[in-house]
Formats: sequence, C-alpha cells, structure tokens
Amino acid sequence: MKPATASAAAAAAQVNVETLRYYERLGLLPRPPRASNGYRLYDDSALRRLRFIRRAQALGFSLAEVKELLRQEDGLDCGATQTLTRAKLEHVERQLADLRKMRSRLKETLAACASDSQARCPLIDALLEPAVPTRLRHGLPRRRPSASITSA
Amino acid sequence: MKPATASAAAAAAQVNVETLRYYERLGLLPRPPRASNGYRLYDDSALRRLRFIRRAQALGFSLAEVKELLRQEDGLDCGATQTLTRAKLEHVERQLADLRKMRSRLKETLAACASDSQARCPLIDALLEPAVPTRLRHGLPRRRPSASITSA
DNA sequence: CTAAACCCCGTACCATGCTACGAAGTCAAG
DNA sequence: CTTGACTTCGTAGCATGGTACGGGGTTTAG
Repeated sequence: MKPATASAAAAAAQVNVETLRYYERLGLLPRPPRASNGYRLYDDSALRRLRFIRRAQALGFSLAEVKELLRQEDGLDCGATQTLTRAKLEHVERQLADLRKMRSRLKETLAACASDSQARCPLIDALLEPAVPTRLRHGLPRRRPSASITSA
Repeated sequence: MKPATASAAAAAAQVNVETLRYYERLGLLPRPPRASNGYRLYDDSALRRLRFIRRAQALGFSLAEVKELLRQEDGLDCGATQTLTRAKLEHVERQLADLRKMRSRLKETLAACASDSQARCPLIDALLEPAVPTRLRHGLPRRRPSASITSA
C-alpha cells in the first residue's frame, strides 16, 4: 500500500481535508512524513488512526477523550482506557434510556396529532407536564457549572 | 401563583439566569412584563414555556428547532410541528441504533480487556476493523457540507 | 503549455449554546 | 444605613469541532 495523499486519506475517512490538518494540530494524528515536494503522506497506520478517531467519535468520545484513548496506543497502560470506556459505557446507557423516553414521547405525540387532526397540537401539552418546585432567594445553589446537554 | 423573578425562574428550570436572557434574545421566551423597578416577571406561562424549551432540548431539538416548535403554540398550524417531530423521531431511532452498537462494542472491549489483562488493550483493534476503499483524484464527491456528528 | 486540480501554510471565521464581566440600580435583613 | 444579594444592560468571551480564505507552489490531463 503506497501512502495516501491528503485528499485520498480524507475521502477514505469521509472527512474534509482541512480536518486532517485540524486533527494534526490537536495532536490526534502524528505529523505525517512528507514527499519531496512537501506533501503529506498518510500510510496505513495513519489511516487506521484516522478511522479510529472517527469511530471513537461515533462512540460518543470527544476529541479530547479520543486523544486520551490514543495515548495508550503509544504504549501506555490499559487502565486509563478501561476507565474511560467504562464511563462512556455508562453515559451511553443513560443516553439510551433518555432516547427511549424521547421516542415514546414523540410517538405518542404523533399518534395524538394524527387522531386529533385539526384540533390544537398536543405537542405542547405533551412536553409541559409536571411542574418543578420553585425555590426563592437566599441560598440558591446558583448552578455554576451547567453541563452541556448533548454530552457529559 | 405570583410571577417569579429571574433567579427563581432560572432555579425552577435548572438553568443559569443568563440563559433566560439568552433565550429571550433568541426569541424563545417572550419579553416578559416588568415590575415597576424594571425586573422581569415570569408568570406561569413563561415558566411552562421555559420547561418546554428544556424538554424539547432534552428530546434532541436544537434551539432553532425549538423555536419552530414554539411558533405553533402561537396559533400556527400543527403540520410543521408534526413534520419536525417525525423527522426528529427518525433521528432518534437512528441514534438508538447507533448507541446500541456502541454499547455492545464498549462491552465487548471491556470484557476482552478484563480477561486479557496485562496484554495490550484490544480497544484499538476493536475500533480499527475493516478498511474503507481508497479512491483517488478526479471526481471525488468533495464532501462539502459535513454534518455534525452529534446532531443532524 | 495551459488549466484544473491538487498541495502547502497561517490565520480567520463559523455555528451552537451558553457564561462572564462591568457598571449601575434595587431591595431586604440586621 | 450598610451590606450583600438581587436586578438591569450591552458586550465580550469560551468550548467544541470544524471550515474557509488568500497567497503561493506542484502535478497531470489534454
């Protein structure tokens, strides 16, 4: 297998060429060897690594986490990887549960909409549901660090 | 129910106070009436709307989509909402499938790691798998619009 | 030889969803 | 009356994950 050019590597991994440079800058991809003209040459191991990154991302790992995972490829211990993986598994389990809830909500809503066509959409009511208790002044937790909703 | 202050409303919905202003700027929350001192007053409908936003977000809707959804609360037709909901449902189904795949991958990996302790971690290999055919120059799809990996 | 398509680099920009900052006014407990 | 927690505003900044731009060199089909 002769090494791939940037665009070939990018196409193979379904990413933009610029993304390769981006990953390289982040230290996710090693600085590749260059041809005599200065062009980057991506060999099999680089392509594998690139696929690894995309797969890990698809598994829900952030790029920072992917970087952690990759450290072990370079000879580090398995422990950190296992810990990360376990945490990610738990996260995935939670996501699954949430999504299942979402799904049934969405389905119910659509069913109601379909039967009750012409009337006002029940989507609103479906989402409105139980009130959360309101606390007042003096000693609110202030919720400093707000977690992103799409990832932990 | 007397109207809530900003911090009370924020606490009730588990969001940062600034987030209320942010949503207001985006047009997700209506400009609330003000007390004589200029303070925002969030009544029940505002609080419901705020909860709606967070729930919809938790269902995977982006803020832009939430805004679409909310337009119908203001008397618009149910059709757009249904369409959005159906699309979101499909997205959720896809996510579920992906997550299930992830989960079994993660589980397998952990199991392998546990049994094969001390040896090199199989995580890498687990993710590496099948090669993608490499295409060369001239007529690559160029993949202009790259979809975010966490949402469609 | 020319033109298109590829490559390099650094830097700037984008979208999303907040979060923080500073200056200033308000309000309630002690 | 002071103090501290609340509020207002506009604007700026952050984190993530890219994407684009401009100015330049290279390569290959025709």
